[in-house]
Amino acid sequence: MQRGRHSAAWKNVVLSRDQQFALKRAALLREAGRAFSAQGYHDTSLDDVAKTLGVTKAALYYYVKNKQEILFECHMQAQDLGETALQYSEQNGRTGREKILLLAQKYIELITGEMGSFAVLGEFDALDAENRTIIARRRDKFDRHFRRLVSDGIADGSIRAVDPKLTVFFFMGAINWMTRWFRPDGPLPGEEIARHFADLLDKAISSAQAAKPAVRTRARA
Amino acid sequence: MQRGRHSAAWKNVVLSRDQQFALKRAALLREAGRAFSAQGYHDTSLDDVAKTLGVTKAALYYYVKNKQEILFECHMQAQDLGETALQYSEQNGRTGREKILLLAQKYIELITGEMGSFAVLGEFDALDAENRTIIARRRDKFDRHFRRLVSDGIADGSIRAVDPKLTVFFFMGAINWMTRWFRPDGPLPGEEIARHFADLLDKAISSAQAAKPAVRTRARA
DNA sequence: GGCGAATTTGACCGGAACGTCAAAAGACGA
DNA sequence: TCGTCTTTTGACGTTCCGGTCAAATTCGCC
Repeated sequence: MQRGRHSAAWKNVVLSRDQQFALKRAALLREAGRAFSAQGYHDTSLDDVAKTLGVTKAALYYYVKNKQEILFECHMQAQDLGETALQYSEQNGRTGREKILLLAQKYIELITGEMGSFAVLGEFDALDAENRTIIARRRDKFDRHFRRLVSDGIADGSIRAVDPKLTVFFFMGAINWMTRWFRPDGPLPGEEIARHFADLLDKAISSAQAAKPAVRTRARA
Repeated sequence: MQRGRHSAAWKNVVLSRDQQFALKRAALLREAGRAFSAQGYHDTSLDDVAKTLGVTKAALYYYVKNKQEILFECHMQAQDLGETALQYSEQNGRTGREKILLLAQKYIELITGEMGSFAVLGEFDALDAENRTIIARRRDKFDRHFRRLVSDGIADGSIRAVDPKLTVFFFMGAINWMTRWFRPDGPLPGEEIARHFADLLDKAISSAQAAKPAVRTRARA
């Protein structure tokens, strides 16, 4: 950033120092996040993480202020996935119901994918007061958006009369709990789970009475 | 137990020593469990718990072997609630669908009630290896029973064709995640949540096409 | 080969919290 | 009132772990 690097010798096949720094930091975050998800924040010592990375604990502090910052960054990245899914659903769905199903499916695919393996959706309590406020605020925003999708769906007739708040809690719980049992190398691929969960959600909230697409009111008009 | 107490003077209005012991131990478990749920196992020091109870940490060790035992006992009690709900559903439900709905509703009512406020369904990872095995085995048994209810429901026609394993994961996630947001003094009473969640589950898995009770086949016979 | 900056290390500090123990305090019957 | 058993205490030992720092090592470059 502040260091002037004169030119792109070797066509940049060799990474710049800044790039290496970023890469190493990312690896640290990923590995620590994995450990956090697997054993919990407080049960994961930075000595452990360092050993996994083949360095010393002290080296980690060159890339990160403290343990808490690692946890915070992991949370931020996890939330990024949520917002990505939200954008995707807004762009590709029409009715509230469609948007919600796309959101659900996309979100599950993301967190079960390569990037999401270090998403620490649990461990919220381990955040210190300041960081917890930030994460909570952002999560509330996500929740509100999610809830409005439900309200919109009820308004446009694609979703039956349900309580938006409880419905979102219901489904977010089902998703967040996945960190407890989902294993990337397990028997169930993320896509299949995504499909199944989205289907369950669909039937739970859809205003359609049959399993068929919800086209009854307009179909005969 | 081993001490001979001669008679029931004062009609036992004053509790025996054994009773007091049991009562105090229960209070310890309850208060510790509350703290565990609220702030997490590792963030709860026994000094804190002791202070809440108005005693010293050392006193706790008169009632309990160590911190781990407290966590284990809390898990056992939480699982007791699950089995209570399971029995209830088996006795009062006919079809697989009915049983599952009763189970879901009862279970939520129990864990949101007085007794369940110290149910630490999270914090599974904090158990040590030995205890974790015990709890996991018992939980697996519960899961298998739950899954068979789904299978039975599919067999008897009350539930549509869903994957029992994923469906149970789905719903257990929604329930277990409640420990994250449910507060006994919050705006939503446990019964209302129980009703709503059971309704969402019903629509998610029911083979009935309308919202009406699933009595179509026999109604006209 | 050698210089300076970037990176890593090993040793160490301090605090937090579990668990222990001998001694004090309390309860209860004789 | 006294003696014994139960219960509680305060002080302490110990371990673990987050975080620091000066020194050593490595790396890129002239």
